[in-house]
Amino acid sequence: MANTTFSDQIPAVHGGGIGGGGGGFFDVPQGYLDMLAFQDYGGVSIFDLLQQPTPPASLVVEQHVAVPPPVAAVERGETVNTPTTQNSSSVSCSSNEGGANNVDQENHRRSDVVEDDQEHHDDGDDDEDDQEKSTTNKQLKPKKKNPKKPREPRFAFLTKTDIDHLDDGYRWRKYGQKAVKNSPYPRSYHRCTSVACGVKKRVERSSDDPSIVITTYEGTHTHPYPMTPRGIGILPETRSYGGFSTGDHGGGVNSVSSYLFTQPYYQNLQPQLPTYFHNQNTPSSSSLSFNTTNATTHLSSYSHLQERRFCPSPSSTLVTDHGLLEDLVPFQIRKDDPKEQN
DNA sequence: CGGGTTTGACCGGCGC
DNA sequence: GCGCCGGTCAAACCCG
Repeated sequence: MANTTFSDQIPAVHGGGIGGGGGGFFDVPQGYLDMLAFQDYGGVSIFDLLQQPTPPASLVVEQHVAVPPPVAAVERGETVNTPTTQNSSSVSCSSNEGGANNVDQENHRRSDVVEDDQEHHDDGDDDEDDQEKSTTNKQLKPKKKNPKKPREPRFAFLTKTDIDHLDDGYRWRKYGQKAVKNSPYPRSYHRCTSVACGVKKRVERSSDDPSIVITTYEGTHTHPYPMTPRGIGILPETRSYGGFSTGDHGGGVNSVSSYLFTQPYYQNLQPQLPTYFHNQNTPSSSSLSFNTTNATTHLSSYSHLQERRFCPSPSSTLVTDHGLLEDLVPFQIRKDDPKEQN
């Protein structure tokens, strides 16, 4: 139905739900965890969308699904309006807008990862760039190896929380912060601290609804799990993404906010949460799943998510996802999914 | 001392 | 061409 209008005008964004009081994008009840997963290939980003007073016509809620309340909120004892029908939230994503493009991006990322790695360990390794840097005294930055970088797939998650930095189990190093135009809240830039892992993360608050934190991931982790002993230590045996490790320095106990992918907590909180699964309308579509009905989470990490869910082969996606869908998604919801209808 | 944050400057893309 | 703006760098600083 209307769900199919996504890819036409806003190729990168699918669904989403900002409940936010009065005039959020979608009719997500206030107080719920609102999450949006999307992918941005350089088109419209969620940040762009958030600037708009009203949602684009093509940006529609595809599904309202049950998503557990932010762990952080629960931990803080916040009142999360958990209706009998579970939290209503929108979670969806698109994976590929074009296979070729994706290949490009992947190729680019490969080199980019190396570049990042070198950057992190330069001051001696990257002779060329280093010399150039030192001689020019920062007047000339290292040449970009790829003049035109295609953007890495991005996945953004909107979370209603007071905590600025939601911990996801990975260790991040903040490398920058910028004021965002038309927003009183700054945007912080983070990199995965793992060697050779070029995954980036941006964190900012929605200017429309300050209670919403927008976390945008870019890239794919090159390591399977959080590398930090802290993270490992608290990782549940399921491949849950996160836990309560404090990836960020300063996050500390306050960032008990593994709002995402903390499957065990979800299970504890809402053991019967339905799972949302959505196939996008592109051939190589992908899905974002919240499987709380068994010990396996498909969001063990977004890197896994990307590898296993967001970037599968078209056929495998359909097959696999459908299978999971059958297990996890209420029939009514699936019925509404255009993908399933096609 | 190592690792992370802060923050001002720089760079490049893009729109006008 | 110019200016704006997002993204990044890197020195200084902070903290355990």
